[in-house]
Amino acid sequence: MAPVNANSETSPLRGSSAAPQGGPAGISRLRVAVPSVATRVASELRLQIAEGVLPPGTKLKEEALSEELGVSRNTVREAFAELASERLVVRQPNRGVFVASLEVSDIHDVYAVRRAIEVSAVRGGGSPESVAAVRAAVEEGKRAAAAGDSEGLGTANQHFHGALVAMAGSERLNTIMSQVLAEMRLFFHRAAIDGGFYQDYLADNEQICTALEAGDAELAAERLLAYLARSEAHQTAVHTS
Amino acid sequence: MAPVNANSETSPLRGSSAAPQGGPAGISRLRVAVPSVATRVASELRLQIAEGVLPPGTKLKEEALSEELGVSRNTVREAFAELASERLVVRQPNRGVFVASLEVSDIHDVYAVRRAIEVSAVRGGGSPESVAAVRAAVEEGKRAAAAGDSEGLGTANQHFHGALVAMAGSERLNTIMSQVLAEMRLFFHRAAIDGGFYQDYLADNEQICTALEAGDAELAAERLLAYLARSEAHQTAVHTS
DNA sequence: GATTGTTGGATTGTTGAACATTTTGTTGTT
DNA sequence: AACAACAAAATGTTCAACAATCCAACAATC
Repeated sequence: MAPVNANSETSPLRGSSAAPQGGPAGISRLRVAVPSVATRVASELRLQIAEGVLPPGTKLKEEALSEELGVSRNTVREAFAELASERLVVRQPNRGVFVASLEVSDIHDVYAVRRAIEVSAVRGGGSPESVAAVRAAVEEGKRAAAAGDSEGLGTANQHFHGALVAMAGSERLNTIMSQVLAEMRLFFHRAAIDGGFYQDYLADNEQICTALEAGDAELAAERLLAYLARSEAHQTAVHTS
Repeated sequence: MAPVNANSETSPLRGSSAAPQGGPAGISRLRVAVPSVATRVASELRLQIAEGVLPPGTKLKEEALSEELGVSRNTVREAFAELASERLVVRQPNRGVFVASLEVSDIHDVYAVRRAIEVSAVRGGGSPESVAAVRAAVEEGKRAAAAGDSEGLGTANQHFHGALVAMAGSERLNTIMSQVLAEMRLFFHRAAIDGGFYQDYLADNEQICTALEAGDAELAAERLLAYLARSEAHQTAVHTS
């Protein structure tokens, strides 16, 4: 099912990798924290969930995954714990873990979080560099739109909102935001269908960004709130059909 | 070290517990999800961390804990994963897990989260019942103050701020807040020393609550922001001595 | 015929032991 | 004192087993 690696014998997910980092000549000075096998399994699953390979509601069986990925059942279990803490999968005791499927109520809930942290970050103003990052995300979106890259438009939009939160300079807010964005990818598949959808966003982002560059954080926050309200309404509409 | 259970033979942390839930007479209608052993281990550790039995920086050895609690090493490991996702412990690859110790920068970070979600929740206004819950927390604090219960004063304050966030009616915001509060307990031990510390809080909470009851969410948010600023300054001062 | 046991297989929860890898402390040498 | 080699301890991961739970199919009952 999951096109990870053909042979589970020498799967690159396995821990005991060969070459010690640094190559033949140079010695790696900085400590490169090699992610654990469990972490890599979690990343792999996270990717497949985000890409829709594993659609919401899919049951993830421990044994099947463990042989498919060439890792032990316990390791799969640890990966599940990581994903469960991010709400990407749901654990039903003695039943198994399932790819999270968001209800309509979850949409409102997620937007409540976004309203809280995005608006707060924007209201704070942020450093010139952080605002520049926001601008960069806006331009990224424009380029994608010009190229007709609907996919890239979506990721640019996520970069934009991530950059907004980054303005607060808070590590915790950043991780919360990235988790929320990951959750949103769960039901973006359906929403990404209609074409002119992102077009409006581009204009919104531009306006929010100019307000920030003008130093008017309050105006930017206002526009952001309006955007979020419309976005939530749109998502709700799409998912109540 | 950890006063959990004397004999690891019949430790109540073990999975195969005896009595099926519901007691002799009544039948439990709702599905009572019996927490797994790993979850219970995590709860136990969470408690000991919150109470200061395991002070910040303490190294948690897998094998020691596993025999101490009468569970397997793998189970301890799962509990660690849960606590790590809550930032209560920090995992250093190949080194072990340690009870998180917050730096001064973390204080600012935590307050950034609080500013975001508490203020957002308060600005939303909230239902009459949720405001009533806030009032209840205020009264709880008054009673604790009257009884000279410094401990109870602290928990009442946490209930107050939890109730503020609960006004938003968002499951996700609630869990974020409870995790933040758990983090704060990590460095509240030192701060709880000075006596008149909580006295000011009481007045603040009262004023925020009355503003909410009067329907003036904006005023409440303003007062809350002021409170958070002072609280952060206080905590920072205490932890830079 | 629909509801209520019963049974067996499949899956998860947990354990215990093993081994590889990394870290760390120690020892011995220069 | 600095340094390399080595031994001990702890973690990361695997594996195999068993208990507990769930589920679907089937049998039994009214």
